[in-house]
Amino acid sequence: MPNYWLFKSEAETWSWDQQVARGAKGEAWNGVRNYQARNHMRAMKKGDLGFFYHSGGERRVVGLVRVLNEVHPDSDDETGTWDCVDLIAIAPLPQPMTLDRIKTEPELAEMVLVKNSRLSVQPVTESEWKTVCKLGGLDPSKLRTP
DNA sequence: GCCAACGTTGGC
DNA sequence: GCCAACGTTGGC
Repeated sequence: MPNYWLFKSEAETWSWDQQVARGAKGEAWNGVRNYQARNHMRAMKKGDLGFFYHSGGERRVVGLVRVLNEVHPDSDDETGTWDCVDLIAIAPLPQPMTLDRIKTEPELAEMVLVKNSRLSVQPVTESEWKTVCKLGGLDPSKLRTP
């Protein structure tokens, strides 16, 4: 059983399209400089699944990612404080779930995205995962995970 | 562009 | 160890 997460990025900084373009090589989720977010990444296991969320102008979940490599030092950090995981894009959400839509769904009222919008790497519960997938037009049981 | 929420820093 | 000041994030 994977655990579920949500990764936030401004499209101008690192977009879903760029993540997709990395293909099977994946990409390091570097640049996180927040302890809570870092600790969530430390808890991740290979094969865990996550939402890719565009913050800023778009404010919507645009796709699904998988943890390709577990936590390792952030190569951009010389202090040895910050870590990252490597992510691979696995599928777009057919109907991107906007923050507005998420906020209207009672089932999703407790999402960290709603409760603590500033946290850039967040845990997602299994029921939240399934709900967002389904409302986004994707059957979560059809996802193949290695 | 503004501002609320949150996290971090540093003086005491 | 407390808390005021400051910086950053992100929704609006």
